[in-house]
Amino acid sequence: MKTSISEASFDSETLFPLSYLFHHSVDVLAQELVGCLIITEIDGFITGGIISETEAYAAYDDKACHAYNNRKTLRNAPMFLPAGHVYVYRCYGLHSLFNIVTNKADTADAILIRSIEPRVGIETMLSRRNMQKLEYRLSCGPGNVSQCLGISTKLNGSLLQSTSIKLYQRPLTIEIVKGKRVGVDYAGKDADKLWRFGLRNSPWISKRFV
DNA sequence: GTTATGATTTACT
DNA sequence: GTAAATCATAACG
Repeated sequence: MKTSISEASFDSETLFPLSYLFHHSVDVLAQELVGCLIITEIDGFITGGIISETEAYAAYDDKACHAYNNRKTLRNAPMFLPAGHVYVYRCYGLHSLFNIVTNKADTADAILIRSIEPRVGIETMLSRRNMQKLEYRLSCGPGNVSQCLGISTKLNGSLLQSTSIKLYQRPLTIEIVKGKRVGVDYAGKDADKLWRFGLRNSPWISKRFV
């Protein structure tokens, strides 16, 4: 049975418990995050939306992951923090890609947020993207998500549920679609993992699932 | 110190 | 379909 999320409700009661992020594998958690509400408060502006697309990246044996083979570098160091920390890195020189770190310290699993359905502060998000009216491209694709939420590498290494960035539980049961991750062709066999997850029938998806 | 490149987006042919 | 934009990072010498 399908349900659509019409209203985002959030208060301290429904804050996503970070402890949960320690007790499940990253591919399961990436599905759990779909349908959750992400809220940022950056430069005094509150913006947010329902997470509609994620990808899982696992440290040890996932070639697509920055921390493949547990390899720690200056860039990916925040992935080695305990679950609930935020990993933001610059991609192609232009885009800030936003990840939520899961698992215990030194097990560098992370979940990339690829798309959201805008719910809060839409005017602010439009202006951050230099857009006049609401279109899907506002918040589809990981670079666009970060831009409209005001997420920059300044947030790298910070902790979820702090003032700037909060995650709330999803209000309803939802349905998930799966596909291959985007832009990881170099990862050989791991590129075939169905570790990309979308909110079923949501138009706020960066690329159609096939 | 130098160089190649990427978990992308966008515009254009 | 192809390509440009654009730079911090990683890998190498």
